[in-house]
Amino acid sequence: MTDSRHEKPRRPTLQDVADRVGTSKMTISRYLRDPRLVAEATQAQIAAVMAELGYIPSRVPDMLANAKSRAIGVLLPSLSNQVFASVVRGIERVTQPAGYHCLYAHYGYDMEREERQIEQLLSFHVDALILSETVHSARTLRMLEVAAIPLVEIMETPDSPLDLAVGLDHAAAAQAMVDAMLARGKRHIAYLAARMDRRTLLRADGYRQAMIKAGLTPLIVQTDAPSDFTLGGTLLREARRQLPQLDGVFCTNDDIAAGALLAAQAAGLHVPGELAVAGCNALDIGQALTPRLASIVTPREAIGELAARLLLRRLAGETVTPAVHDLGFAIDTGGSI
Amino acid sequence: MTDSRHEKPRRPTLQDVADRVGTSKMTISRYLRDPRLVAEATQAQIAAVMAELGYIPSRVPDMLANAKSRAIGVLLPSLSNQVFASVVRGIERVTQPAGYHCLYAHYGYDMEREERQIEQLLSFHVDALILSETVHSARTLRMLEVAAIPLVEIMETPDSPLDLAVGLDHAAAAQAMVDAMLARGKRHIAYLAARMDRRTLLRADGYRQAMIKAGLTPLIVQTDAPSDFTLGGTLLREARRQLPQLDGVFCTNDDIAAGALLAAQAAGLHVPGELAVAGCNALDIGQALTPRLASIVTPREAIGELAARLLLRRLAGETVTPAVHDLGFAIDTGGSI
DNA sequence: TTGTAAGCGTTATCAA
DNA sequence: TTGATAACGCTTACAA
Repeated sequence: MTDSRHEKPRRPTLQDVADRVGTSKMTISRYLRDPRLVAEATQAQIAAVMAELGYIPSRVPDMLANAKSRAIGVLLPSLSNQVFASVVRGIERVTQPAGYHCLYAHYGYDMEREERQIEQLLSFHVDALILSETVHSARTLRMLEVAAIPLVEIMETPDSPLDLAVGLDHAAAAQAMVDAMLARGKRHIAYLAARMDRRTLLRADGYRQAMIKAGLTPLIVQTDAPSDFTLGGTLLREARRQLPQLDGVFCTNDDIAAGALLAAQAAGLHVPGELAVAGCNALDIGQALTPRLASIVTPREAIGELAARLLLRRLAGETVTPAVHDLGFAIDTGGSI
Repeated sequence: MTDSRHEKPRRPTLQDVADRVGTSKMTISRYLRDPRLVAEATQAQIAAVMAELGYIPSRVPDMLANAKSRAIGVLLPSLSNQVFASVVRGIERVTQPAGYHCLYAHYGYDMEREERQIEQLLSFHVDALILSETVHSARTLRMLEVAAIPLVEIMETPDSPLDLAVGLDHAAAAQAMVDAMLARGKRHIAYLAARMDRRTLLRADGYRQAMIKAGLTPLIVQTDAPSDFTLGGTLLREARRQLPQLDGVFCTNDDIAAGALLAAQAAGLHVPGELAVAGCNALDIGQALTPRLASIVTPREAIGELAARLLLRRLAGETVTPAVHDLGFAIDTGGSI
């Protein structure tokens, strides 16, 4: 960095550019919107001064004047979740070409933290919000009502969405996977759960229904700890302790499932012969395992893309129906069940 | 009362609150800063009206008036990288209690995308920036110079930082790991690289030096594709094709390493007997493998924490020295080398 | 083609 | 303890 820090470090404004060009800031403003709006002779001068000063536009005045930021707030449960990396890819495929900037916030599956993050994003006057939950605090609901901006709740298919929703039926997906395991003759299947967020609970419902429908007793082994690979091994050991004849585990996600599969193999169990293992989300790790991990294939990128598309239509003033979109799922039986 | 006859619902401002309380907006502003600054009788009234209207503060006017947002921009190479999840944890441990909000942007290890994202964050008037690269485009450098805000470049230890830097010596870390593999008698070690970002290249340097120092010929198997687990298997197969007597792979990260280890075992190779495998970052996946994955332990959370701490000191007007902090690394030999 | 004035929501400053 | 005023940077509406 150079001497520019000697004087009061104020970044250049339109007025600064105008002063050097010897015109008014309106001319510069026009030039920025469309260079052809100003005289040709002036265009070159403005361009030169802009480059010289390194002018950076500010969207703050526009936020103030029009309560518009051309930014979309995106709430993610966690920044390290592969699942949401795909969702974000889908979102940006739509928002970027439309000239919208995404502001990301994460809340660690915590409702109060979600509330604070939403407040922050609203204080930046985001034009719309994408939420990764369907349950919110009372104060969050109030803020969203007052802000009156378009919203999409993603991942699930709530009965009464705040505004719009794009997701899939996690209970049905879980049930389908457990059914597939049962169809292969497994009888003593446990559900390995972590973090106990809402979608983990929805999958627990699906698991429970499938087991009960088959006349079997559900066994849920759970922890509040966040998911990781080693936790899969820990939960598997606990499940075997509680149910020695265990012959299958349906896991709330692929990290837990991969950890369980690796731990089972390390303990000398044959997968799927002695133990079937299934996960959720069909992440890459499942493809690197031998046998390949059975998993629920979720349309994450499509969810992000549709959510963003619906939001842009709402921002353009369109009425969007239906409010809730179910993008479905598929079952990849891999080689582990 | 606000005249709401001809305007569509607008979110309440301080003036709206003031009108209902029957006072001026300055009183409300004071109440928000510290309730004791207003008469006790008024406090209760204000609280009631605030709750009724669901007032949401706006930081936009303050951004405009003081060019201060109390927000710190954080540039992440990718949103799905576990490594940066730890870094972010370290950052927020410091920024949250200090009342700063973090705005995250990601650029997929792409310099031009970094440029656009920095421009966006600057247009929101972030008070400081955390960058995850040490090499930037000319226009980025210009914008950062003009913005004249505190900066930290994290992860590496650049010779001439833009402002501040907190990281570690990736070449030295790679060299140490390869030395450990050589010390265990391995001679035909390849480096498996992906995405070819700067830190991958720095580790390649360290690998190359260790091999040459040992009088051995380096073999780098690389791809521009982003890392994932299956890619580790692909790169391993290519390395064995090029070097049939291969007896070790040092991988640019743990995803590649885990994939290579799993593929080796699937091919019937004994790890580490027939093939040593080492990664970088000591992520949880390595602990779930059998044998446990050898890896470079990087102080990610500490990097984030120190970066944020230095930034806050700069924002408080302090002069911070030294400019560059090397937080070191450790070698976990696990059971795979 | 270019310029002027007003206004967006908040806080610092000064006045009462 | 409270209020009036100005200022921040830009765009819209209107004027020249």
